[in-house]
Amino acid sequence: MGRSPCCEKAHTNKGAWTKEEDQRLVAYIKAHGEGCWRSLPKAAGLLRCGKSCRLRWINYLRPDLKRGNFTEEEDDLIIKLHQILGNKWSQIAGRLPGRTDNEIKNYWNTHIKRKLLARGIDPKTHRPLSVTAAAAAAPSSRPEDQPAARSSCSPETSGASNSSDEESGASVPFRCSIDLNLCISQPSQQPSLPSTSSPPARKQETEATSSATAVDASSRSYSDGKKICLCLNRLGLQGGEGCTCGHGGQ
DNA sequence: AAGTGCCCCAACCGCGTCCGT
DNA sequence: CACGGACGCGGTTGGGGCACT
Repeated sequence: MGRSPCCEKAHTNKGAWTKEEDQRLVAYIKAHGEGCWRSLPKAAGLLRCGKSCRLRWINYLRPDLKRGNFTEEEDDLIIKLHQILGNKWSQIAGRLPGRTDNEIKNYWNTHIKRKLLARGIDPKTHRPLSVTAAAAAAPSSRPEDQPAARSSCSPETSGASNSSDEESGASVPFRCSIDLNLCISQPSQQPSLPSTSSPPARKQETEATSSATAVDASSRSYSDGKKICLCLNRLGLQGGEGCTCGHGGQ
């Protein structure tokens, strides 16, 4: 099917956002909540396309964003998650409170890749470079054939049993047996995103939810004993569906 | 101090998926 | 069931800032 442009490009600004544009966007979302990105720019008086507004909000303006350097804990978690999920940055971000998919993607490409290479690990397959190089010489060793890259441990296939690799053969060193019951320490700010204003949940939630459930990462324990339901606050779930943290939604 | 190259990150682009009609 | 609109994702790019010469 044909794809119409997301907006009328002739009358939209591009490039870096100004302070005023930021203020307008924040004010509008605070007043009306997220949702209907297509009509938001007009309603908010912005000469931007909806996509651009959404990106700006998600990656930069959202109040629950944790700015600053990644911690070692976060590094490790990202590596582990990437090993399982591959380049599913949004799903990885869903398990890192206060981090965005774009931020994690950038961080991966600029820091972690290099870090893994320095350790002699192939960032694509998470296997030792020597093994990867040998495999590359062999036929049918494309990256997408590698378990980590093809997400064989995706929620649908891995379920709670992580048994997909058992089926696919024991010759693969990679296993989906990583303990993902990992926590990141409390961010400096509690997420204050007005989740009530979140748009209706769509496909990612179901995917992310099942995996979140599978890895028991649907909620995070913080030092004060409170639990933040990532399903709701980070993934936009409706009414706690698929959420095991017991919040039961709004 | 000026020039050059590199790094990093914000933003854009194109496409896939989902949902309503 | 098919179609079209809207959303969200992942890959890529461009430019500002920094380090080095």
